[in-house]
Amino acid sequence: MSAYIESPSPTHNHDACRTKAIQIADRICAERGVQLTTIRRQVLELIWNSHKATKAYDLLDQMKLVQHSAKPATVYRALDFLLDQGLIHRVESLNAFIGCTCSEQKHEQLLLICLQCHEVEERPGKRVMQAVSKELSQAEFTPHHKAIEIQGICKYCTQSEPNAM
Amino acid sequence: MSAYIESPSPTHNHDACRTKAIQIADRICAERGVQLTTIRRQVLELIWNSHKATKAYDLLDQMKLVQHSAKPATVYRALDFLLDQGLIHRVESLNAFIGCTCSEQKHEQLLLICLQCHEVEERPGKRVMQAVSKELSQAEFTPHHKAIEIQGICKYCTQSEPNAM
DNA sequence: AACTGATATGTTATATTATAACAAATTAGT
DNA sequence: ACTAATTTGTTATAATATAACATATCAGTT
Repeated sequence: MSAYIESPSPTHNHDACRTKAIQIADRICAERGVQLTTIRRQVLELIWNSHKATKAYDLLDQMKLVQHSAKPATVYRALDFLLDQGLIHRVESLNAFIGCTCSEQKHEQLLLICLQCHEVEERPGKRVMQAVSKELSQAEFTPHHKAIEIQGICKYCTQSEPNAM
Repeated sequence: MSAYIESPSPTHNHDACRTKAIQIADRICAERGVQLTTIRRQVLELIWNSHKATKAYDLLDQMKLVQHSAKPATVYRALDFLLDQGLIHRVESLNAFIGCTCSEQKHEQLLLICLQCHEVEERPGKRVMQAVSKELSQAEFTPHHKAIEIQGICKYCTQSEPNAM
């Protein structure tokens, strides 16, 4: 059973993609005995509406449509939960959030952030992580959290604008 | 002439370190024909007061002591200039800023952020960068900016708390 | 030295992102 | 049903960052 969600592409079946992500989240939370409550699930679903990173206050605006009482804390608490469970990533360089495509693995990922379409691709980057580990050993540095974020232009945007400028 | 500033350590001569950084900045700005004005210089000096990442509003508070008229824009504009010139780095995961130890090279660096002493070490991490480049080629992704930030415990803090807990 | 265009700064206001603190409601386990 | 833990509601405010426009300063030219 593959629980790995494929990378975003203009042609992928995103309905299936999102559905799968939520199903995985349901199972993970059940296994761990933590509660994927209605609010938390709604926030996760909103995040999974696209592969673009979503801002907390955009989530809040959308939450308010279905839940009039939603406040910043409503969203931030849900985000904290989802981050704790590894179901989403925080994109540090954007102050925004994306669904995690590999919630089950212990994962340290590269995030490729397209400046044009704003989609974020998550990649395991095994070789990169090995090199990082080696570098950290040399530095005698004990890592707790790694954020590797590359901003640029993704392959689809490059292809669709071959003569840009 | 070595323009590379060594990594922070509890024992390094930081007065010399800061002085050198400012001298390099002076020279770089002169060479490029850009103005390291009083305000910009003051902000750079404040940032170089330590190897810890400094928050914009902490800089503002310190600026106000010597320049009563200082406002957020005062600081943010100076920061923008310093970032543009590569004289400082923004630490995305902290919303804070550190002096760049290698302003002259075209540089993509790893930032090692100690959660205990809050010092930030900048490392070239050549192997890591090679691996990243390879990964990006595979992904057909054209990079514009790379942020590689590792939070954890630095070697000095590890040494000074061998029996922590 | 005055002129001029570009650059830098002053100033006010506001947008954006995030957390603290405490009360009320809900849930899970007994 | 009882109780402790968890989750949510609510108000307030902290922390980070930018927009917009007026004024001042600087660099190069007359």
